[in-house]
Amino acid sequence: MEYNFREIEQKWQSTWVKSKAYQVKNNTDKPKYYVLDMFPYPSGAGLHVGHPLGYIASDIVSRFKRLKGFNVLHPMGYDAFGLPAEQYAIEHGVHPAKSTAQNIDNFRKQLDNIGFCYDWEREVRTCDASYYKWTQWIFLQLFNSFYNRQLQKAAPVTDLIQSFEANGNADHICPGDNSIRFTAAEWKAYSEKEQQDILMQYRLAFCGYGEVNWCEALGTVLANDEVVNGVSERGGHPVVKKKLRQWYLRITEYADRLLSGLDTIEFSEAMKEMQTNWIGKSSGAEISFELSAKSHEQPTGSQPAAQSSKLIVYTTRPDTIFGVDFMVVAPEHELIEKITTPEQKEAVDAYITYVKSRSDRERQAEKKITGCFTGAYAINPFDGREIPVWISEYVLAGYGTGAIMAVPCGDERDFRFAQHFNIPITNIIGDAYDGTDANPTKDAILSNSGFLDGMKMRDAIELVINKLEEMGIGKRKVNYKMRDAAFSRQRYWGEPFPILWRNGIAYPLDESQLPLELPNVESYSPGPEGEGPLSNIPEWTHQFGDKGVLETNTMPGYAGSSWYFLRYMDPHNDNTFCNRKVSDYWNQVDLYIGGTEHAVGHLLYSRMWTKALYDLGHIGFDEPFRKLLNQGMIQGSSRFVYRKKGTQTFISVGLVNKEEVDQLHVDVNIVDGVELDIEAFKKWRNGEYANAEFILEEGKYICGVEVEKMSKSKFNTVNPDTLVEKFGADTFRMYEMFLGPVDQSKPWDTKGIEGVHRFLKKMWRLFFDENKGQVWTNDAPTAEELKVLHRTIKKIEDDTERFSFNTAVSSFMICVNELSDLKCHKKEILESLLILLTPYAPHIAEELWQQLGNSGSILDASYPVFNAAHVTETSKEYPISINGKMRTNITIALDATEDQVKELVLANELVQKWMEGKPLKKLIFVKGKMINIVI
RNA sequence: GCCCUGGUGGUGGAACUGGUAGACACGCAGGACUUAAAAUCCUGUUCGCCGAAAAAGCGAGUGCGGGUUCGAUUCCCGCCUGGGGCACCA
Repeated sequence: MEYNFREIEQKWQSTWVKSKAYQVKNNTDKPKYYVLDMFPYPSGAGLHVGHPLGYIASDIVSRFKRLKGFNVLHPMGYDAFGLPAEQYAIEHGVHPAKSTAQNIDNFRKQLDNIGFCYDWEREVRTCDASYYKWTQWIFLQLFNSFYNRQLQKAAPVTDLIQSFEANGNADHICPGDNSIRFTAAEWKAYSEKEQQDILMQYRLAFCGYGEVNWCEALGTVLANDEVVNGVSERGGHPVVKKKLRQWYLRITEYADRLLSGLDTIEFSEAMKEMQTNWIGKSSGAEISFELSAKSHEQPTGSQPAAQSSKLIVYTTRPDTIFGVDFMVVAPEHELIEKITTPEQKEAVDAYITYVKSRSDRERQAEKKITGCFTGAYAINPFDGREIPVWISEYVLAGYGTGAIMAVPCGDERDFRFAQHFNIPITNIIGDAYDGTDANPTKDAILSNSGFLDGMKMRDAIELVINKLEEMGIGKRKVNYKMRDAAFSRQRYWGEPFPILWRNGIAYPLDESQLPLELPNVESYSPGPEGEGPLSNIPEWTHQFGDKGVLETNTMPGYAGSSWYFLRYMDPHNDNTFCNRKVSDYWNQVDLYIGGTEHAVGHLLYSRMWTKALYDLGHIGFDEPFRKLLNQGMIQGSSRFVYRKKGTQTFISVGLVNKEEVDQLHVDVNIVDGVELDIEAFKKWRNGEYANAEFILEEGKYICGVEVEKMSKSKFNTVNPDTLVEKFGADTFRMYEMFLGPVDQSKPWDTKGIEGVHRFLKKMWRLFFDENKGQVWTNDAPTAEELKVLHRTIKKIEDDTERFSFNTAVSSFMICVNELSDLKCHKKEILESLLILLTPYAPHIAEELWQQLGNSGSILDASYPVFNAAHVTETSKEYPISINGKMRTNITIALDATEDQVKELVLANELVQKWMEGKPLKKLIFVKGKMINIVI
């Protein structure tokens, strides 16, 4: 009886479906464990061997935890809304709903091949109305909430209104525009529109105006990478910066909690670092500078407002205030118009026109030093110096106050700017500044710095801030790089916003009106003026009659994926997004597996949504993912053939002269290792190379090799279906794991898969012989056999627990090799081994389990318990080193005392030889490890 | 430029808290079984030296150069290099 993996795998896969083996219940006494794969987007390209890596790892952990007695939630579903599907639809004339459904079917078939233990009854698709009903519902929760900074949590807008009615907005500074101030009486006197406009500035999901790339000719908004040199990538039409109405999430209010929350979760340092950098918290001071009399020489007519005659800058280094040699404001700064002197007006206008002509991309690509003097001066509050105010594009309007105080001796950019425009540089750090480079140190001693002279810079920071606050011209200030997240797309294939517009006011739909369904239409061309395609469907937008017109933007891809892990817990609930008792049971995702590409997108948004839902009392935890495991990328190992220029002659790699050939990618699937299958090559690409001739090395055509990203265009993708067909799912699963540490990137090489396949066959032969049939017996195991088993139990358990799947596979091989050497065919040993193997190779394990005469499924067996008694040794073959060099081995009883060891070792002939009669200086004896003789 | 990661045989990798570097595989070479092939099994396989060969032995060796230690792939300092991320954030 031989190992017929095709039959076995098919049999058990259908048996497990019939017996609902993977169905997960929400109510059990067992402890829970939640393993989740990152939500896949079902693209039309299908899976290559890189995709299932994480799925196999999570599947192993799920099955392992189940055997360990946990109730394991391990679901799968589809992040199905999004741009690519719509793009595909426009280009191929297939409705996105249809192409998405097809892609999902295909995806599912490929997954099923590999034998995953997903509970498919819990599948979710973000594009199903039954799912996005709750995405819309959560959006309404965010819309109806604000961030109460006093309580550091989200709270209902109704609380805010109460507070406004009692105290105006004194208790709640407006996050959208902190200059907004009103009293209770003023609030009550506002019109509904005025009130709603103010509330919008507080809401966690809000509508505002933001700059986008608008292309009039195409009638659409373009992403940054669709704009090249100020024109559209497709068609070359002009693109302008335009302020358009957009929805946003006020994620900036959560910046501090997103930061501190990182301490409570197990993400890799790299991942935490990326999020920390993205949030970009910095603390410093806002300082208000008076503008000098000179700057009041205004062009006739406009009188500067009292407030705007001050320049407010943000700095993290208030200690350097005596080193300020100039000010720089962003080109968009509102003060420019007011402070520019008549003499400079022309130059400033020209400069601003120039800046406006440049795209973000250009600004970032060529870091030219550009700028223009406004003619105005600010006054240093401490020494009264007049400081020229410049404009430059290196200062960003969106960060801090859009204005900086420039300290060229301490800041590289300020230094280069000063040099470029010949602005004199004040040195406030003595020898620490060498005149050729700025020095950003905080440890230098200050000089030329008035009352700060002689102080260490680090210590001066606090002192200056306190002084500024005392004088009423500055205040402590924390800033973040992170911006509020744009939450609308001018697209069709996404969740519609449950919002009605009437008289310029956004009215939320009532919960009972959800889901607001996406209309099924044939055309998705963009609407006018940056509106989404939905604006072309008046019968949809006006379906609520007098109540208002529906919002025509749709939500972005990350809306549905920000909360999907909650829906899996309670996927069919029509009354709520997820029953609270159920989410209390499943709680956080214990293990989340996916790539690093979502470091600052999905992983930040879902953390924010979780915190908001927690604040509002809908769930009981405020971090979604307790532990994150990043799988490495599987790279492609490309193969090349070399065609002599202008011919159909292909030269084997060893004979190639680089100048005379074109290097061409060849499909890795027609190459065995590095040897090209010439016949297959002639048939490849519909016979394009049918007439090719070859110059061979030793009768073989050898291909060139390079490690690259795995992609169709490089012909280096390998389809898992092919491998499963050839070797079986169990082999495929184990080989993916055997390749190397799951979190490291490594190139794929199909060649090695045979080793894993051989291992499974070898294990099979412990049970069945091709000729003799059954060879397993009920004999009692020997001590030696038990030792092999229990060593393996310990190793596999430890390795699986710490996600070291590659070493676990090795340990299985070692175990089977040793049992084969021992000719061990004993049921008692083999049965335990099968349970250990179940998470890795479930089909063969189940088949042999049944063959051994067990009635229940091995999926529910209980994990073997390690017994140290079976592996204890009485003696050890110690490595003996002389001066750290290993010279020989001596077997010594483990309970020997140090004196006994010393005596034994020194008496050894080889040791004597190496000691060359020199006296023993020291003997290092590490019990159970090694012995080192120092002479 | 900054941050994170890695660098070990022909290849993928192992060595978990400093203690016999190269486990386990792939590949390669030789052999057994077979009319033959497949499958399977056995032996060898870091490099160099010594040797006709085998055995044994010696020396070097974990990107490079230093250091700490009885002992370093592992810890420290300085470089080189592959991959990923961020990039005018004041």
